Amino acid sequence: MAKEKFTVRFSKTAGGADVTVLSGVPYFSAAQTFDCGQCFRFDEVSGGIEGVAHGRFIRIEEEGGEVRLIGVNEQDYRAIFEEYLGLCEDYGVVREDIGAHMGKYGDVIFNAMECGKGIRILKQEPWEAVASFIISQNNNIPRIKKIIENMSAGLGEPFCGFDGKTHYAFPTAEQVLAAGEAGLAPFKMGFRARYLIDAAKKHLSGEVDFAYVEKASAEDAQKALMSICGVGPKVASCALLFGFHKLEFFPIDVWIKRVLAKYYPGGIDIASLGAYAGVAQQYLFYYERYMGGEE
DNA sequence: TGCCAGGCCGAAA
DNA sequence: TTTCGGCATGGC
Repeated sequence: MAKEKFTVRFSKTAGGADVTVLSGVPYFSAAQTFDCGQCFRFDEVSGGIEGVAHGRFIRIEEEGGEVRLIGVNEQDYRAIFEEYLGLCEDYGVVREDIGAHMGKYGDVIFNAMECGKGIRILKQEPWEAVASFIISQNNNIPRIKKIIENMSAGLGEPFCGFDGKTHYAFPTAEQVLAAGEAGLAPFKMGFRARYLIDAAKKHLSGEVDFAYVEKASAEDAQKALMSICGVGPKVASCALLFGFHKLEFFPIDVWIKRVLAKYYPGGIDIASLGAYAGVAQQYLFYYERYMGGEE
């Protein structure tokens, strides 16, 4: 896919922190991207968004067409965050493709695309995505975030952020396995602890090989993840969409069921929504959850 | 207080 | 094969 045209420069803050500055990125809003339920480790703070990804603490500020990635140097931007933030896709092309596949079902998708036009699908670390969405099941977003923060602080590797404070990486599968069910108990994830441990075991033993999942067909990848106890179609779809960047997955949760019933009472053929069905799903999720689907 | 949450498991039908 | 109760916990 051809790259979008935007400029990137690297600098330092007055305090000496690394900054990557992006100018003129089309279809990108950090606020929307991190507030559409795909990632649980970022929070809105005064003047921006902060959180941990790939063992780095970063802050994102947006002003006047510029996006400032504070705590991100050139090497990390090129190796990690360009891909992480979904900046390797041309969203003009993505949106055109979605319109071509879904427009026949009415204007809803165009309204949703306009409403959430700054959303990008992140590429999170596969293990973190699998673990996070296991924890997400039958749970609400504020509590999912709390569990993950507590677990990271309790089990994850501590490191010093650009702000001089201690932050914690997402716990590795080894750390989760070492903790065991008893070690996970303080984080109050309930029945999901057993599932998380099964995921850690199968990931570490290679029984569920993430390198294989990465390359496998959609069907085979989903089947592989679903061999983990506690991973069903929805959790697998989310992990594949947000952690393996398989953009064709269209996770169906209670919100999307609501959207489908409300706007597509005649039904739609989900299998034929194209290579970016998952992006469309996020537009619809955001539209319904945060805007109540208002016109 | 009761309902619900980015569901899935396991047993019953 | 499909249906459905149960599940840990706490946000709202």
